[in-house]
Amino acid sequence: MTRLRFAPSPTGALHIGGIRTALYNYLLARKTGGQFILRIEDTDQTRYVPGAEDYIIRSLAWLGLNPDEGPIQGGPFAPYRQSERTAIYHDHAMQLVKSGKAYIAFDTPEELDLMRQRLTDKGISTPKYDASVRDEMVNSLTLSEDEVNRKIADKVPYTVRLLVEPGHGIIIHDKIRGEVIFDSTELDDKILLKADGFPTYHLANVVDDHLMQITDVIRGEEWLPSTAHHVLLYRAFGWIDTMPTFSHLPLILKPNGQGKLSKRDGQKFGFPVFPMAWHSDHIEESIEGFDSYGFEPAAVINFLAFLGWNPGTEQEIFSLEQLIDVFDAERIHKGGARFDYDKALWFNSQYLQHLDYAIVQERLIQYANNENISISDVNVEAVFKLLQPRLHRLKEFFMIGYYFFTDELKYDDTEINKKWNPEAGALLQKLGEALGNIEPFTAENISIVAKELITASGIKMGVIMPLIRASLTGTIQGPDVYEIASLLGSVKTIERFVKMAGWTSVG
RNA sequence: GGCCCCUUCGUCUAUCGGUUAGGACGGCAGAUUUUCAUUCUGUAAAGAGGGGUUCGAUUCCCCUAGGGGCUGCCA
Repeated sequence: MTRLRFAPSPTGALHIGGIRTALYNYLLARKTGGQFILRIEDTDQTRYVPGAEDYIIRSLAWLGLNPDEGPIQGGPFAPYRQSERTAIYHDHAMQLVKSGKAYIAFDTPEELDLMRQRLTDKGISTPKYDASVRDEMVNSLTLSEDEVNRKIADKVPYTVRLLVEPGHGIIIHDKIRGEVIFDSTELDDKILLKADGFPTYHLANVVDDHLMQITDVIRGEEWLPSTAHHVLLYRAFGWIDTMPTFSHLPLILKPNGQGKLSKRDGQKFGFPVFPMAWHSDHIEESIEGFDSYGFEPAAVINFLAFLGWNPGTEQEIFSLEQLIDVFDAERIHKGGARFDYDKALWFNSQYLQHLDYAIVQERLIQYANNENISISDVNVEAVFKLLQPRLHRLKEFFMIGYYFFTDELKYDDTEINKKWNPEAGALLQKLGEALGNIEPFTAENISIVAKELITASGIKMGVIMPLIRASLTGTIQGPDVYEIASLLGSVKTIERFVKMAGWTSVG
């Protein structure tokens, strides 16, 4: 039985790198018939952001990545919020102290800075709290037992540090990267328990993964260096036999390849980096998301799945269900992948092309309400079907097709002036009059009448057609003019023709 | 700086020693469309460099270069 977890930290909106990690964990769990667990790693009080946990949960739900166990649904290994498990970490840390695998340290942050400075001055490029300095510091290795106990009794803040033995290699068998070897001499005595009583990620994640019987850890590449410490921890606890497998995912990079994609890049490059929009009082600017950009969750999933993975076939469009079927962790790529917004848009348009109106209806109504657009006397479904092939994001619907929902057209003066002349105006007038007799007012019928009149007038198609279109939409581009006219209805169509017939150059 | 990871068209990638190095996005050209979008067709575009191993390297090894990650009482 496989058990995989997604373990985000509620320090703000989760970005798509995190979502992809969640997705791969979800996919592998579902594929192997195992469990997908959500665990909230809220062990840093200073970075805690209210609402972030809720945001994470809502985002996963929006994307369809529903956990089997987690803070909301509970489960056999509850609680799933690390801040509610501090006693467990404390006990485990102390267990390590007792067995000599860890020790208590009283050094203050200031003293640590001094130590680092001292080492730097000595020409040591990587100053760290390790075997070379630990016996010069204030800890349970250098203090007598009585002194240690007295300090603890006096409530002197202390941390618990992992005692790393130098001089041996630590081999990590990463499922994506193969063997990665670290020299324990390069490793510092990592803090396990912080002075505030909370565990560090290293302790909490190892203890919880063990206790929650996690079988496979899939996480970002930024965790690769500290995995050596995690292996040491599994050894220290005597859990090495049941240690989970590790897969370190390539990072999602900025479009220019300069570093990993960060939360600020959305604003910087003009695309969403978060699944959902979110406004928090604690964050100055409101955050846009793939949802508020008008993306389909299925498209976001599909796009993200292909950032660093591919099925080895030429098919690129996959539903979540299909992804579960074809996903294979062995095919995860090693190199970082740049975020490609054009590709994201393409995925989205692929999904948009095949959506039924019934599925988008509610959201369109929502958009209309948000923007105070009245849709009551418009056949939105017909408009949607007409506009659907030209949509890259659902949100564009009311921009592209605005002329169906208002009579105040934004005329493209420059283009209209280029084409308009009195003869064309007269033809428009005539067209308007003729259209009144068409019954039913279908695109086909309109087209027959219009073509006849145009041909008879001798005015070139290339002149009159742009004007007909502009009279209906204000612009010279868009779907079939006769379809537009038909949907607009004869009254509005005639009105707009007549208005254009009397066009007076503005420019 | 140290440690670790990575490196195929502009971008995402296929290739598990022998291929005309394939596909997709984007680009360009053409067809369709009275326009634009869609769709279709075509086209340009890649193995960082240098050593090995091998009959034969994009593929395996080493070096260099470049990029990235980590280097906190953050995750």
